[in-house]
Amino acid sequence: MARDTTNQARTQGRPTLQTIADRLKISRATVSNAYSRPDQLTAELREKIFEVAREIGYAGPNPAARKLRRGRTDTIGVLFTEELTFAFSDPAAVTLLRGVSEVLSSRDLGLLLLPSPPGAEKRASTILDAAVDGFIVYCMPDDDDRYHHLMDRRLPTVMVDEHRTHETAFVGIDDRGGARSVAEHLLALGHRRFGVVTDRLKPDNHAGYADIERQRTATFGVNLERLGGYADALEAAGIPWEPVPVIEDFPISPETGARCAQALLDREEPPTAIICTSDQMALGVLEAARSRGIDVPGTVSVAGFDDIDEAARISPGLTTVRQPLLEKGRAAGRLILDEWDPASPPTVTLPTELIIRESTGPVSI
Amino acid sequence: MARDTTNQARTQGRPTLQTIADRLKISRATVSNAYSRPDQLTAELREKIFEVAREIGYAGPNPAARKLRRGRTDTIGVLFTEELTFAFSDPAAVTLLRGVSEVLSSRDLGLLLLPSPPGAEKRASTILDAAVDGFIVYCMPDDDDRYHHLMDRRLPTVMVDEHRTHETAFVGIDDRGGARSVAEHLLALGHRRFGVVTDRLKPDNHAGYADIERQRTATFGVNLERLGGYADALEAAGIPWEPVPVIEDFPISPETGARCAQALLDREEPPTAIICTSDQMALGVLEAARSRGIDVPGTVSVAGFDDIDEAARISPGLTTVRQPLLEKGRAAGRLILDEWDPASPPTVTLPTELIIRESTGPVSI
DNA sequence: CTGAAAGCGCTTACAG
DNA sequence: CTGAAAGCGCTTACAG
Repeated sequence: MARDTTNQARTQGRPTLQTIADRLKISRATVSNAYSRPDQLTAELREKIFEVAREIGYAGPNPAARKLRRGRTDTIGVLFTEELTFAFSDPAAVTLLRGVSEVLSSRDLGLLLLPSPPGAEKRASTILDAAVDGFIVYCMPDDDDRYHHLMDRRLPTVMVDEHRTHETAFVGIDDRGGARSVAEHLLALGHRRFGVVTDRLKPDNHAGYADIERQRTATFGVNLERLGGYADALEAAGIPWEPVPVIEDFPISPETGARCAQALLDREEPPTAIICTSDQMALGVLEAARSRGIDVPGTVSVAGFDDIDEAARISPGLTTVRQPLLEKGRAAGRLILDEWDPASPPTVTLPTELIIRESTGPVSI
Repeated sequence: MARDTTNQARTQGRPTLQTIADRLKISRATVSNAYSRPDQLTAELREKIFEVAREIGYAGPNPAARKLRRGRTDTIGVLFTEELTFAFSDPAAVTLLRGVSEVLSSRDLGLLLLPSPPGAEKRASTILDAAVDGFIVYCMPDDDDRYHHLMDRRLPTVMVDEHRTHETAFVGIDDRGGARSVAEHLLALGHRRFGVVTDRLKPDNHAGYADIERQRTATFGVNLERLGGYADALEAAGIPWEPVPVIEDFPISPETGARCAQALLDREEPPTAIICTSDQMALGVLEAARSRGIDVPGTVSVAGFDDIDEAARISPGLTTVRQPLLEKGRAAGRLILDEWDPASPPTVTLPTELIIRESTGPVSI
């Protein structure tokens, strides 16, 4: 691809509105109208303009110029604080984006994916250079610097799942309640020895047990809330939370989940129930159990969170907390298109539902 | 989101480079240099400029203006001829995009997703209004009108999988060879009665058996080639291709695959081997067999194409043709960034590999 | 129905 | 090191 430093070189010889106007000896404005306001000129003239355009290879008004002049870009930026590739690898993220894209595409708006990998310098430019009319932000932890760059832009912003403040719109679910419900389900089955598998609690790339202090100071609000929900349920049942082993690792994937499961299963007193803050991790726990010949749910029960498609298809079917991923994406898409009072941005909280399948059962022994 | 018709209203009161220049009684150019060419002014002045910017809430040069002036957008458009949501629902598409995004994000380029659903009017504007430096196009059939709009733009373009011409760069795989290999595998297992499940052969929303005429005139090149590969193998083994039932349906999904399987299994002489042009469809065939209590591979063997992650995780593991989806995406990303002679655009063809798992076995009876 | 004028916000050689 | 000038390509009231 040509990457010239001057636009002269790049656009040299490219026709513009003026090229066509000159040919037909009419004004640039009329040519513009042919494309943008057909009612402003006769059909014949319009057709004549298009004919010349075809002839000289003019593909229509330059999009960048149009956006500048109009003051809007008809594009929404979707910011990921993980590698952009995450948008295409995590099934929950994928489904969320599907919902967003449904709404945007119905309004003929573009969706600009903004990578913002951990790397200080790049961070600002990703946000500051994006030609967008608004932002949808996914997975931004509470103490993230990029938040300030976003606010500097003074564009409508919808945060999804994380980083709930009074300054932006927000879409999320009842993470705490959902987590509580799955823990209560396992308690009802008689389980008393739990193990927990979670992805990032903070952006510091910690992998290993997360002590109670770390849990309490987690900056990824979703996992903070989910752990809180498990703790609520256990303590209500008289089981102290602090001794429960919580393993943290990243990235979210079955492989990571399997790694966490190995550690839990290697313990002197392995848990009879393993709860995961995501289905992707739970898939890995199932795999680890299978590879060790451990029966699920006979020996150990496994539960997840999200209800991704594969949770129903895998064998044994995964007990999990369903969250309306698609609807969450749609809600984010709708919010970014709505007008709202910047002084009190709207908040949408969607419900969760406990889905019981075959991966959980009564405690044995 | 505010959707004003005039940019005055939208940008009213927004600071620009000039606002800062006026405050400091320096020229606009110097303020611009502070952001874009730090070596052109003293560090102190630069800091003073940033200080004023912070004070008045200036987030840096307007991205749209910058793009217009520079003549490049630092954005690559990815065009889907299916609903944009497809980018986030088909696992093969998702993995491909992951590869593309890896490359683009490493170069700090944005990825603009361009929906282009079947709806004549919208088609042109999606392509003509995209402020991008190049296009990556996925799933565009051979006779698509949008192709001409793309060519009108005269931007570097990479076609993926479909629509191979001499006018654009191309990335694909050896579809025919891969298809042949899986058919040969089944023939070696003794199968003689085949059934085939495919997604779209043409964009006309046909669902049902695809006769030989339709197969031969398919405009989706990938499926054309894959069917051709199956036919090659069967005919080489002395099995006439024309009587082999080929069922076409859409969209690509396990549900669709299950629907196709029902029809094949309902036949008077059901096939002992069902080959699918995609894993997503094969997943559905497995589901349909399971729901009918038909043993796989005891009664019927099932094979797919792609080797998506789930193919290895499902039970029984799916025999399939692996294609390097991630690598394909990376190749497309690299090609769009390369400079090449427009007169002879490059072509990349990646290899496939037969992956034998548990879903295929010797023919019984 | 058509066109002259103003201006969107910026970057870049170039002169000093 | 700094600034005046030119111009990227377009849209939109407004006057005729």
